[in-house]
Amino acid sequence: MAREMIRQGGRSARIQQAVHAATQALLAEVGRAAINVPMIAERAGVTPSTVYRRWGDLAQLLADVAAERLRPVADPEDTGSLEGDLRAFVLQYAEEMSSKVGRGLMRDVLAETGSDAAASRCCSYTSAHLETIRARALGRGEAGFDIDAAVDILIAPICYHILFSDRDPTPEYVLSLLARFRALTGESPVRAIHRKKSARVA
Amino acid sequence: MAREMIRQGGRSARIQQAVHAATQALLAEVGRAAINVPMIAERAGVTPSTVYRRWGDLAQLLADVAAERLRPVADPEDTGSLEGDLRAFVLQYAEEMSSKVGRGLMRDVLAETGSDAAASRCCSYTSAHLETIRARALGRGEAGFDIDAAVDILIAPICYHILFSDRDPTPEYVLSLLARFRALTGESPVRAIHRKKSARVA
DNA sequence: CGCCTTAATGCAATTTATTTGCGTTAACGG
DNA sequence: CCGTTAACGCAAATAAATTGCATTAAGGCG
Repeated sequence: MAREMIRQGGRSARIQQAVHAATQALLAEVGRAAINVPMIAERAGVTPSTVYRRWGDLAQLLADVAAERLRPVADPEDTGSLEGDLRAFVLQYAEEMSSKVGRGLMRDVLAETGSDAAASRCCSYTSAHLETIRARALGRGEAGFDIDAAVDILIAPICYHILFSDRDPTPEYVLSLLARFRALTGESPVRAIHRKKSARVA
Repeated sequence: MAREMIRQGGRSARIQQAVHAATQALLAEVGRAAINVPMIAERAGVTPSTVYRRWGDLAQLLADVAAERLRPVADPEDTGSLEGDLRAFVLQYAEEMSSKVGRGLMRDVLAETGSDAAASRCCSYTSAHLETIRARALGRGEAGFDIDAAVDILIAPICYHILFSDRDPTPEYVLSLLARFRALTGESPVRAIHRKKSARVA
């Protein structure tokens, strides 16, 4: 009856796929600066109004596409030890994100004005990977680690330097972050003291 | 002769000031989502084409205005000790940046597509404050600290959580970051191993 | 399977934003 | 004070975004 809600199958899904594909293709061909909605719509074989109605504007479409591209395709590499897994993951993370396209994706994800959906998705991808690595370590009988601390000490600095482009996260720098994380682990780790994001008043 | 370059005085400066003021006023009145270039131009008493020619587009204008607003108006508070100065500064930083407007400014700064000018400016404001605090500490005969490490451990996590909006940087959380920073200071601090951002090839 | 409801789309008209050419104003260096 | 030209205003032209209405096709139900 009145409970139709969102449609997901058939044409709707095909169009979403076509628009995503067209956007990615154009991003690669002409670059983010020279892209616009009518261009994407034409390439995808739909009318611009369809894109505007489904995504709102270019920024939200780009954020959606970027979040999709940042979705991991595989679990982090299993090197046989927590130490190795963490190093491999963070080194790869830094390399991918500091590339031209990685930085572009990151900025598109954050530029979304309407909601934080895309940014939250990316954030949880990273956490999920770290949790996978921790679960794997625990399965081996190794000690685990604090995911939140890993995000703070390893991931956050990398993102900061990429976004504000004051420094380049070289492998040496990433290794130094790992050394710092190791130095803090085993002592009294800083616990996660914060509310989960709720209604922010001001 | 051929060395006229950019004009800075008189009308040009007045217009820049008027446009900045109009943008800030409209941001406060109608919000970032409902703003556009013609609206700003009318409020500032100039034609839209002037704004487009000087700033390029709305995103770059907003980035410029946001960077301007994020420019510190005063030195960080002098509490009498490095410990207190650092705590006061980071607590205030987290509070200002995590507010609705602070988060908006941060995103506007990062949304700038053309260059990283605005982002770099903001970044250097923070470093400058930390340097002020360090110089003050050294003047008192206290030990200094590594600015880069402070950015990595104190500032970066706060920015990360604000931008990706997965957590709220509460005062308790900020204090825990300060505790972590203290734990690392005095031991073998991680040195700044990275090149300054140069030509990135890929 | 066929019918019904309605979300999602296409199309076209309208509105709004952006770009551009050209004449005018005024900053800056003699 | 004068000349040069960057920066601006104005208005026309182009392009993008919005919107009303007709059409298509998901998904639920008998």
